[in-house]
Amino acid sequence: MSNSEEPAPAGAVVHRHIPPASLARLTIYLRALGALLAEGVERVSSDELAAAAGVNSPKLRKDLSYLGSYGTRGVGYEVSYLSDQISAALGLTRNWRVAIIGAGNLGKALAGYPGFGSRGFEVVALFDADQMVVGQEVGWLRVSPVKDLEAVVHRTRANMAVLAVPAEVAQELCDSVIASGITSILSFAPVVLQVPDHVQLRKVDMATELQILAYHAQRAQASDIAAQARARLAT
Amino acid sequence: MSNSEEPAPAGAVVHRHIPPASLARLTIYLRALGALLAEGVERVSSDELAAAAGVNSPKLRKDLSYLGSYGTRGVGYEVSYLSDQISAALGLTRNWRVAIIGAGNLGKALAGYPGFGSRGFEVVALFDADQMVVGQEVGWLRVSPVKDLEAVVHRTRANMAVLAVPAEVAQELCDSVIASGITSILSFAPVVLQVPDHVQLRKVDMATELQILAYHAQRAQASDIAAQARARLAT
DNA sequence: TTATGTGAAGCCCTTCACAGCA
DNA sequence: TGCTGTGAAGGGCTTCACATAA
Repeated sequence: MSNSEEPAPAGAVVHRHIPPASLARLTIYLRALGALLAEGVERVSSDELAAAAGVNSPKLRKDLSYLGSYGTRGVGYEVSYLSDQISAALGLTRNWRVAIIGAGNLGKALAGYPGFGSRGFEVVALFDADQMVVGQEVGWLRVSPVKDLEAVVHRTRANMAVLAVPAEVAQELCDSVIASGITSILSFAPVVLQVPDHVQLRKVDMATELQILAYHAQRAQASDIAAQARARLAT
Repeated sequence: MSNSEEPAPAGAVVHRHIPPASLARLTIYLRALGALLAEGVERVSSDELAAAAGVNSPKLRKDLSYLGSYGTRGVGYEVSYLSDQISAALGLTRNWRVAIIGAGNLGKALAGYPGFGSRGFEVVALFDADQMVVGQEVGWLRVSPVKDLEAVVHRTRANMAVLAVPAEVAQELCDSVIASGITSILSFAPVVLQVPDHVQLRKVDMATELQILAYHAQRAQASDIAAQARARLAT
């Protein structure tokens, strides 16, 4: 929010701006391409890839066009090449080192999540405030005390954090994480967190997701009832 | 996608259409109102509530206006009344009964998540395919075998499902859930799932969230480098 | 006077049709 | 001829200013 749009540096490939909605879909395309690669498929058309990603093909092509022109007209896309290009655009060529804050059920589940390693994300630290939990081994990691957060973050060179802590302490720990120099945070805590402009915060909120489902379910049911009422009136 | 916009039934309060973006924020307002209620606060202005929810006040007022006019001009909103109205609009007056599919680390973490019960969501069943896990007790629940899914869903009257299973079996289990009559599904599996039009599916995807963070972090760093380059040129 | 509720303008994303290229 | 890439049109969300009501 602070400074508006920096000009791109000469030489470095920084795209002007990928719309947030496209960005989210690009990660899905990347996964679909990974699956195709595993199957040994070498080429895909935008129709095929779009179907695999659950979108329509013009949308897919538009999304890809924000990155560049990586297909061949009349032919399609080379799977591995397109995959590499999307990875590069998303910054996945670098190795991301993730610290997980909170070693409760959720934190442990996340630490053991197989999807992390596969895409350049490595869990390098796991923290908890509870002395009973500190020192426990979870997979290859040993739980560190949160009071050592800054030191351990520096030692492990973590550059991303995942907050898996209760709502009451989330802001405090978020502040500690930022103080340690991390500027990319994914929070599972069901609270609104305040962060400085230079910090990227994303939230995953189960309660919100369920409430949105509830809204649609209630709506569908209400229109069912309405349809039945109309059917009765019609007879 | 099937039939376009049903007319609202006479008598029932069904709002025409809440924009998805507003809907997501309404759940945040609801949580903020809950916190205020717990503190004993009786009235809030749109400015105060907007600050607590991390949005600006015109946006908050516009969001609320999709539901109706529940404030008092010159005064503000009565916390409990507004909370009730939003709850009603989202369909949270009903009791939602959640079945969790998959009793691995994530499934267990979700089953024990305290945020569920507080908003009318009750976990009524927990399933797993692994015979070693079936029969285990997790909180108040005993893990049921997925082969009994339909029977247990009927017995427990579950009307929502959470998929916390590996990607490879997600589609298959999603189909089973739908076959059992559930039409609201929240999936944590990192795959694109195909569902019929009448089923509401929402996805939570950690890999996607981290990749989006990676994109922004890479971008911020690239423009830092650019800024440094410009600074050097300027000297 | 104060703070809500809302029409209208502006902006950004999505959609679509077709130009462009192998 | 076939499929990609994209400009332009369309639609929806956000913003803003102000009318409105207490």
